[in-house]
Amino acid sequence: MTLPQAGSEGVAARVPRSIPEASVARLAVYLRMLGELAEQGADTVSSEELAAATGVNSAKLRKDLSYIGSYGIRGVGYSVSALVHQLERALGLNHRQAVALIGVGNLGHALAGYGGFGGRGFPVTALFDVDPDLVGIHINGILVEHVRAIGDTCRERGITIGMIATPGPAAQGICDMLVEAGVRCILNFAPVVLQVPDEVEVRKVDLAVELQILAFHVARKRLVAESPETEASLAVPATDVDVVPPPDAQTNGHPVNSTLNGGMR
Amino acid sequence: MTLPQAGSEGVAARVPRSIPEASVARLAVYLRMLGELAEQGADTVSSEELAAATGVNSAKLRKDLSYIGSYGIRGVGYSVSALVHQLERALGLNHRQAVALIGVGNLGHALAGYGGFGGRGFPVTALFDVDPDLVGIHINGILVEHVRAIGDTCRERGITIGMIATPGPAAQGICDMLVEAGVRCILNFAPVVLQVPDEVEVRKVDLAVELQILAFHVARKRLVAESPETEASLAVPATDVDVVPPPDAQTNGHPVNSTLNGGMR
DNA sequence: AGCCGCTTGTGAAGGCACGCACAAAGTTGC
DNA sequence: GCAACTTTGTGCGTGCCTTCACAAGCGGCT
Repeated sequence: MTLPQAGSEGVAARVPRSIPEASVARLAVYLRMLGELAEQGADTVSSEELAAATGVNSAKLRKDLSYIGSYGIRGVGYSVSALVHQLERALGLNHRQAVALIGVGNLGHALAGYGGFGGRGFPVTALFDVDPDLVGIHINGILVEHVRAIGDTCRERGITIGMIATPGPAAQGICDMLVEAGVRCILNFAPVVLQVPDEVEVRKVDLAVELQILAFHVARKRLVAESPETEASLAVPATDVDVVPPPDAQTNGHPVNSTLNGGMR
Repeated sequence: MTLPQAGSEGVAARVPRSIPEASVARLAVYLRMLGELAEQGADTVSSEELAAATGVNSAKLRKDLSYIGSYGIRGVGYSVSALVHQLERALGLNHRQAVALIGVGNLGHALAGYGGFGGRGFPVTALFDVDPDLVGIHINGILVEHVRAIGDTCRERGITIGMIATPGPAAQGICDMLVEAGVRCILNFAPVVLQVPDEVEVRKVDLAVELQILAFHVARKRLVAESPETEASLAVPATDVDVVPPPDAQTNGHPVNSTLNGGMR
């Protein structure tokens, strides 16, 4: 998912034609699949094949690729190696991106040890935490420093991306430090919405939200399964179990909304 | 497309109307923020306040909330407790969702220990792995079972959501087992695109992709910073560092694309 | 009681993304 | 060298999502 949210606006005037955000996300997926294909010795691949392997429409795939230029050969397909190279260039992977990870607790520790990053051009180069028990230890050969060193270390090592895996309440403060240190792209795992200047890009990964979205679908499927064919009703699971008791009507005696149930005309 | 509204009025809360996927994702965010507000003792909250706190447009927020019914009070705002309750109902959180986690390696172990799940109504109820060193141990009081037990255990414990945190190559097989066991919603952390029947819902969380998207923005920002106001050219970062050497021009000497830059404009 | 100010709910418009379908361009076979 | 076939690149229609802007509704003040 993927909420564009804060700060992605405002520069609109200066960004006349860029690659659509949705396409960028897919380009990364294509790139990985191409890597696998290359390992398997594939020389070329058609949009149809690549689309099937990545689960998208082939026309969409071609349009995505067209944003980075025309590197296909009509009648044949795409050269795997050439396409890999162009994708890496377009995604900025030809520059090494040093990553800092703040918060080496439960999730952070796993992220620090996650092989999927370094292997794909994102070496985690710095680790930070506040916990005295963690500061000073090494994880995967990297020293955990105290967060107060964020500014100096990030500047020193040319950190371009920060990953925040702290508890929610600490996240904004850490974020401010990163921004202060010149980091302009942040991946936020903490369950808060970070406030940042316009020029800073924040992406949020919220595991609890992902589960809640799934829960919504579980409920929806349950309804569809139970209710006999009310095809219009894959909406709000107004479950029988729940008779909508005013949570605590005492809070304020306001009528639960007299206009029966929400002014749907 | 505007609300046909089948006649289910009179009774409380029956809103037959599908909620846009994008809205569902935001509803979950609103819900968390409302939880915090409730803790802080807030009685009511206006769309403007809640929108600011969650980083969205207030009109969008109101429209999102309108999908689950009209529970606001004009001139005042929304009752925090009432809204929390309605959101929980709409998201299906009034039913307990048992979660199974497959793959207790690096990332999986962290997910198993992540407090953010159980605390939000998603108790991780079953753990699976293939590694003999892991099968049999307990994590957070939960026994790690062998994946071959997936079918029986999931049915037995009424698992509704599966989280796959295995290495890529193993994911599809695990996925098939889950589907076979009746699980209809899957959160996939493995870097592969899962093939599932239509009735199964899969959400993918791909950390490497998230970083690559950020890397793209890093490159874009770098361009903007370096190039002095070249309005049209921040589409594809054709960086100087990279002179686009045909990775292996031998494949075919096809022209690298004369139409500069993908026929934009 | 009646008016005023505040906030919701939503119609309508604009923008973006998706997917179809086809022309262009390249390859293969004869 | 030509025809048939394959696959790319993209113009265009469609539908969803976002945003604006405002009427309707509600509480408070006089």
